[in-house]
Amino acid sequence: MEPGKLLAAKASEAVKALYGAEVDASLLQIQPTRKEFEGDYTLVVFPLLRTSRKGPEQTAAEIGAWLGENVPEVATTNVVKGFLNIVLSPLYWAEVLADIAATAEFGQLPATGKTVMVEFSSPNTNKPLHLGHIRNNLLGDSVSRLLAAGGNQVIKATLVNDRGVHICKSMLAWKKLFDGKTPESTGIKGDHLVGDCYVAFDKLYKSEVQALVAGGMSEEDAKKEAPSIKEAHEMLVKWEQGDREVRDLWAMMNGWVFAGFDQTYKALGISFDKVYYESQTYLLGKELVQKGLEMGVFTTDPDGSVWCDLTADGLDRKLVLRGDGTSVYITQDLGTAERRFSECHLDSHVYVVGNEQDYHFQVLKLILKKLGFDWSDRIYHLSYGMVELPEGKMKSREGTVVDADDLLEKMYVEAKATSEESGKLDDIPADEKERLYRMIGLGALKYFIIKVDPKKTMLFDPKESIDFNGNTGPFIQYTHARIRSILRKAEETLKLGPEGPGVSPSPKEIRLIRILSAYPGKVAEAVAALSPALVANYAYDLAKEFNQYYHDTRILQEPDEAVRAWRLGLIRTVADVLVKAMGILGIELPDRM
RNA sequence: GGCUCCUUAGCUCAACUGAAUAGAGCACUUGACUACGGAUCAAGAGGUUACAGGUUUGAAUCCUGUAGGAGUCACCA
Repeated sequence: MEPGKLLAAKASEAVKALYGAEVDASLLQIQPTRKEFEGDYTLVVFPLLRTSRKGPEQTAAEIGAWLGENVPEVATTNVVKGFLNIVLSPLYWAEVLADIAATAEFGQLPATGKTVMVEFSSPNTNKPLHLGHIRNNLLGDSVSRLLAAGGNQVIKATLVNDRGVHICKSMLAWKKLFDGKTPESTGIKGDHLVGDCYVAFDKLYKSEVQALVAGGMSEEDAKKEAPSIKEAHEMLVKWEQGDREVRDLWAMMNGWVFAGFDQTYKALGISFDKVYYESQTYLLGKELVQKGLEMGVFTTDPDGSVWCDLTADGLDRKLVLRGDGTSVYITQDLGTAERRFSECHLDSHVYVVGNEQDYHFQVLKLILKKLGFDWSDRIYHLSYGMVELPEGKMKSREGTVVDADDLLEKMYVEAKATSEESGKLDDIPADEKERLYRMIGLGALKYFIIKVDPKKTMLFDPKESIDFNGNTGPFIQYTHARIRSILRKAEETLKLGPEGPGVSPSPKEIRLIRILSAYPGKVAEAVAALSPALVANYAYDLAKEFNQYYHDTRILQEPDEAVRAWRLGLIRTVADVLVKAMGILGIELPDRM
């Protein structure tokens, strides 16, 4: 058991024995002792004063005395104001470490028997992935790993937005302006080529609108009457009718985009268990509209459009079906949610979607609830903040986006340069070096993104490269490589002993073990908050603590063989836990760098 | 305008369910054993937690108001 949890339980017993009352677990606040005081953990006694009916100092002293007498793990205690500092015996700490080292699945929480779907990425086939998508992808991927560590069965899903007028715009531009160009003929990555088509359309469209306005038309009319937009709409109608030529063109261009996306996903180390396409799901949800009408949840307007009145819930009236019988965005989302819960037997569903859709998900959950689905409150919108540039929001049209592929390449180049400068990898094969450069560059990028609380808007300055020093991915990777290096040398010179008893850990070692022991609790906390950032910050704390310990403790040079073996066991455990924690973030740790 | 979210060191970010003197990194200044890996470590400087009230033994955290910022309020997705 984690020492902190043990103490909370014992403190509860102490209160009962001393004051004859059961207290709520939330009142027993055990926290790591701050550096400036003596102790491993601290009990805050203020919340217990109501029960003890005594002053803080006295209450703390009494509980401390009781713990000292009745809990063998407790060595000494001291009281500072209303805080009871508790020192656990070093031998107990050695046992805690031995337990951790012996638990292969340390940090893997017990199975919940629950199946969770995580939908993320959900790209638009008109736009190459940019930094905003990277945050989405990395969050989705790490939350999936986190939920799995939390004991859940996880299904990673994505919904590709592959239909609609916007797609027709790209298709039209390609037909008119691109002269049969293909990714092969131009050497341009498929998703980028199609993205170029979309931009070209926008340019053409704007010039047409401008010309019409110059000819005396109002801007509003011009936007509807521009020939290219009318043509795009005609194309959409043909697409819906299954027109052979349009469908072929659509399939070809989508193929280019998917090939491009696959490449980027692979570079990011991301995969999906299920890929849904809007072109196959966009008709879903219509039968739910019918059901809602029968239930009286929805109403029909004179023009035939169907609405859900949410004004009583403090929201607006929401359209769920157009007058012409076609779906809107939310219709489809209602339908897909229902299908996924029934087909995949989901217990819950996490949607990783930007916070600009907070309202949408509020409405979605509410309507599902009104339709009588009890799982509606097991839908979680993991709402994350935008990635902003120093000049503000990224805008595709203004060319202020940070392209995902460019950024990945830049990180690789940077990692390579730093690595070559250090010269540590000079003697290993070229392909292995390449793999490490990718690993480090990607580690820097992933950590940079994931360490920030998901719901906060974050800032990225393209002019400043992502750091490799300080609170960064490479710092943690470096720490790991350093430990492995010591372990390699140890294996050459002496055999690793088991974590034997009889070694009494130093205060610095106890701090390290304390952090190690907190790992499962940290995972649980992160799962509850759907926040991989907590795991990232944990890994940094552990790595930092190790580096401090390492700096003034001899390991290989320790003369006492038992102590040396024990320390090697300690640092190996640190390395192992770093691998687990960073694994949740999707970051690999190299043995050398 | 209504609703939602945000504002912590020069900059980027932490701070569990309210708890001790609000912590890291970057940048800046100064230093580190003839290195078990210097992508490291140590020290210094840097704060009225946007502002004003309130609740509490105790507030960055909870409540009210103000200022500033973002998002949203589509028969777009």
